[in-house]
Amino acid sequence: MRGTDYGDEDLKQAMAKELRQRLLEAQQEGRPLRVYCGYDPRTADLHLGHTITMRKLRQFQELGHEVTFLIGTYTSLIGDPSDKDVLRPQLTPEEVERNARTYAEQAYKVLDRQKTIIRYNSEWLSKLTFADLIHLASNFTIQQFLTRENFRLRWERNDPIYLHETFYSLMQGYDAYALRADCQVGGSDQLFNIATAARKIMTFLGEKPNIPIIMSILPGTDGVVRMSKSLGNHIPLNTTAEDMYGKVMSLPDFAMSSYFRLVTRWQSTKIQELEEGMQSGKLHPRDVKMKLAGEITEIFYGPQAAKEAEAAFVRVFQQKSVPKEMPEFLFKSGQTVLDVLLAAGMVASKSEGRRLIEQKGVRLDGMILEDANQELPHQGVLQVGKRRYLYVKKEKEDQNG
RNA sequence: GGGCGGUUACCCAAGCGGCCAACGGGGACUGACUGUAAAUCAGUUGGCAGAAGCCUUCGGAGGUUCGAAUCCUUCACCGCCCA
Repeated sequence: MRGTDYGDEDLKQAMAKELRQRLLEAQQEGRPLRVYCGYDPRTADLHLGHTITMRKLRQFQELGHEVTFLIGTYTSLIGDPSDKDVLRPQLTPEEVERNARTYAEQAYKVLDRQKTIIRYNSEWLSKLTFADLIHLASNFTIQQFLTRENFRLRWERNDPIYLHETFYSLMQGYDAYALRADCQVGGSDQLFNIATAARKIMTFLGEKPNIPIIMSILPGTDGVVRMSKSLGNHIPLNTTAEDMYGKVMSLPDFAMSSYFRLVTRWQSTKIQELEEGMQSGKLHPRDVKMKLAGEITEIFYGPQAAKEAEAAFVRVFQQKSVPKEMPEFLFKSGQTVLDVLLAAGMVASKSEGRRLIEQKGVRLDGMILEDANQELPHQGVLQVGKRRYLYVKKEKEDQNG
């Protein structure tokens, strides 16, 4: 139960007990546990935060249980209001479809491809009738929703709460029923949907309620607020090894322990060692963070790429030398520094370029360029800010010139 | 259906006829420092030119005025209250 977060010790104990019992039952019936977690393809990219539940699913797989990766093609149309205190925009079926395609592929970076069952909840949700919905809805009161923090805040602020937003919980509950789930994995923002809605609906429809496996929420690169693409503090999976490594290195030290527990493959004993090492001063936080960055990068890009990413990081940020590889740009003689910056897409406008030059943020082979209007003196490494590099190469002159 | 309020730059949010390219905060970016792409401190944050200056922006369209984000008309969207 590492990394779980029920927000309430009694609930955790009760669920742990129920899980043990269900395991026994399943054993007697000679079947594995049916475990699932749903993911809404609201954007095309998964980020590190999404992988916490996947890691948990992976553990179940390794223990021989049946794991379903549910893609919320239907629920995405609404958008889960749980983790937000504002209304989420509804997506079109086309957008959902497009995002869904990339999802499973990214998930296989964590899950075992052979053992993973992929399902889409539009399979069953699209077939429900209005009568079914009424039936399901009769299990819930308005008050139940209004006492949930995210709705309550909106209620107090007089922000709109649309009726359809309450359907999300019903839908998720029905998913659990449709899958005859023994366990449902989810983040702590899903507590209501899993522990209340799904269990109610399953019981109501004559199934044994699923057992919630509630995971902690991963903080973003700021170390405090939950990782989320819209907050801009996320570490995407679809990126480069160097970028992932670097983003992990930018975490504040205090966030490391959450990352140890939630997104590494490390054993508890190893984590303890690292933490004690840092406390006693035996281990340097930087070195530990580099290990962390290496581990996380390795999970997604393999050992080779992780090593290279580390080498690149050391090169650029610790030795302050230039990266091995960078994009190239051909410039013509007569082009000014500003022209080149703009033409190469290093800046969005000339004003921005001028600003950067004034701020001493533009260098050619390490020399600060002071004048925006001077001709680009020679070819070499053009550096903008700390981490944007461009190799500028002079275009061959015409023969008749 | 009736009454009232709102729509400002990436986000939040001031401004309510000239001193407004528009306070402040967040974010982002740059620099210094640092083990770090953290923290802290300083600066920048519409475009063109960079000396002054010019141009385009404050939900859309039109109008009043020497002059509007600020006033009027109208359209769109949103919220609140009453029914």
